[in-house]
Amino acid sequence: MPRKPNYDRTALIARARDLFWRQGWAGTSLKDLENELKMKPGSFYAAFGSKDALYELAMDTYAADGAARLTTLVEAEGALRALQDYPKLVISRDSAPAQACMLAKTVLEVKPRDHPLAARATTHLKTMEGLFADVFAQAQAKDEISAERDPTALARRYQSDLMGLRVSSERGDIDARLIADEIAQSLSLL
Amino acid sequence: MPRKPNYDRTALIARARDLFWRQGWAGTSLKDLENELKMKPGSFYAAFGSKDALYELAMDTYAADGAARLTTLVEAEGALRALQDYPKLVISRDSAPAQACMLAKTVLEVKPRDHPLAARATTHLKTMEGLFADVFAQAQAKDEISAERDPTALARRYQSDLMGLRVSSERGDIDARLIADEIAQSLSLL
DNA sequence: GGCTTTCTTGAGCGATCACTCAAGTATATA
DNA sequence: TATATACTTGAGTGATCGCTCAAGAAAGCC
Repeated sequence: MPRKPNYDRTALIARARDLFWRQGWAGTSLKDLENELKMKPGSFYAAFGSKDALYELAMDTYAADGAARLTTLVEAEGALRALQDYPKLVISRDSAPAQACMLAKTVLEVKPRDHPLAARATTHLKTMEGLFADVFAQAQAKDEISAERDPTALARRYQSDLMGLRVSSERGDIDARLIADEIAQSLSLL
Repeated sequence: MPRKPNYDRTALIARARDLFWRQGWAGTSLKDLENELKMKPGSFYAAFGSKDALYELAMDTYAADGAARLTTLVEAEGALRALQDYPKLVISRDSAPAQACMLAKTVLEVKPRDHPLAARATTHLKTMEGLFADVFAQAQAKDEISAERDPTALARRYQSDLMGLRVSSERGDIDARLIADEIAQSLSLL
């Protein structure tokens, strides 16, 4: 009996994600979203409830995509090789709305206000850290990396370096690929 | 003939710097600044011209302080040791308004809008990178680090890792000092 | 004490913020 | 085709944004 919405919800969330990713939370106004999603305020609030609710959806898809990309890479070229290539891959997608990590940007912008979105971003980062640790453990199982090292510690440092790389890449005044190479090279010495 | 202002301009800029550092550019409203600096709008604009102008002053003192802190450390304990201790030092000041670097936060928040403050933040980062390179060169001169490496490349990677460390520290769900240790340890292997 | 010059005050400007809601429109069922 | 049930529209809400400016208060010079 009802009437179906004439939009693709998943596609809208992806568009919103790119906008939020680029411009940040406060930097993206409802007017921006209305323009980007071609929705009037009424439809917007009927569909998503609030700006924050949509941001959360956007961040969730961002995190899921990142994890999927890493997993694919591991399956394609193995654990160590994937860890070495992932940094360069991440800063080389020039179609990306931003070089820096959306989760990191969210934490930095929104944590001082004790906004719930900061906690959710942190959770996603923790999940990703766990994934990195798994891949390090895989590399150790194949003797590509010394078994002496704690995979969790390796993952923590790796994720930290990755975030630094991506912020550096955002600067635009340096060639971040050189840093990505250094990170990859460091992994060979473990 | 005139009347002197009854405030300490330098102290006001420092207070504003801490507020901006913590809350970001968009996250700090004029009402926030009026409360923090105990100034009415009229005085504020007479003294600083605009919110952006004050942000610029705040960022300049932030950058100068950071450079001074590194220089002091190098004089106190030598080049390599200073580079090793600086990361831990930077994330251990719990009186600091934020763990993350104000320059990095500024770039991330404001670059997508092509705001002039982003360019200035980048310039400060470049200056700091140069300072790091000098210290690496000093360490090489004392044979603490292999002379084969390019000090500029070392500085770039070091600064990138530092920014990652400081974002990680901002998360609050991990012990960033462990990452700082790892960074310090990596420098011993150069 | 006058006079000049600057600083301080605070009401209020237009613009924009996230968001609401009543009215209109389209679609699936009966 | 009639009715019920969404979805869409867009004017408009109060709050807050960065900022202005006229009026008043204080301090240095004569």
